[in-house]
Amino acid sequence: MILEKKHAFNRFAAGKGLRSTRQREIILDFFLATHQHVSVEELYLKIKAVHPGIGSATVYRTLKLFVEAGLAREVLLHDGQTRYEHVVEGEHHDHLVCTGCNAVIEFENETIEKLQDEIATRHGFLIKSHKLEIYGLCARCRAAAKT
Amino acid sequence: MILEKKHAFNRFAAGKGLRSTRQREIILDFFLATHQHVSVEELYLKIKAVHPGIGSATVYRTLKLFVEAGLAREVLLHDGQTRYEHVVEGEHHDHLVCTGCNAVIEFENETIEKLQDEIATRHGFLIKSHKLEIYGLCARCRAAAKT
DNA sequence: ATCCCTGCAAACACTTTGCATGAAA
DNA sequence: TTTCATGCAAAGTGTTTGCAGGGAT
Repeated sequence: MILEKKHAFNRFAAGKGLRSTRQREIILDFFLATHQHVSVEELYLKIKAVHPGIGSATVYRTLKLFVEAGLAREVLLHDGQTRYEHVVEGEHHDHLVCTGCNAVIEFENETIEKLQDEIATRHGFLIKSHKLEIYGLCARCRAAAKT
Repeated sequence: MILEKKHAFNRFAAGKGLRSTRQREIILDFFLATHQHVSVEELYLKIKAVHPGIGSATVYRTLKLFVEAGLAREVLLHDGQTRYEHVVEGEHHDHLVCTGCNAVIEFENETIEKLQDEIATRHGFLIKSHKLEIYGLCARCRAAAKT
């Protein structure tokens, strides 16, 4: 699956006449090695630890390419940073965001997706993407709040 | 309904020991006179046209108070600005956001809300708020894109 | 008389951009 | 050898904060 993504990116890059550079390879590797909602800063720091030469602007620029290439998706959770997550084809999940501890729980619900399609159809709207975020307190923070 | 909101804010202000100032009255008036997703900047400019003395920091600060007071809700549509909309009690709607012309269509769907409750319960999660945004092309932009 | 609120400007955090250099084609 | 990508620093955003003066209680 990782290889697949690399190929996907190479195809995309070739199609757009983009060059294959060491930095892009590195950033892709590190991105693929992450889980859940990395912010640019986080990814940048991880990479810099191993490859000190890299610039944060490059990480910003490259993550946008990944989005264009369909490998990554922007996720904006109320924390003032742009985060990215992996795109897994045919799968979409949404987020429960705990405002107590900032934990993020992912969930999937097909019925909700279908209802969205219906709503869109009713408005003549063509869906490209969507984002459902539920904010509140996770089980642990609820328990902690009670004491 | 507008008066109701003013009273709601006064009650909130009194409860928190906040002062009633000319600026807060003005900002509340202008906010109540707007429709749909004003950004702080937009509101600030409208106010400034009539009350040049006002500072944008005050508008920022005051809108946050409105959120605390339950009169307003933050809406973040991918455009890099914080926007606010009115809270109408017991009513919640979500948004179809057109990436072509930036139009925002509101919709309500009770079934989706219920499904969210179920999901939350399943995870022991206590919902405080949620946000569902569907991005894509509105009917008009779809038609335009075809030509 | 207190202490909150305001306006201004400076500070902020995150992100984007301009430019000279270096690397890929 | 042309052209794209990079790193750096500077410039941008939108938003927040510190502070001295003004206003509400």
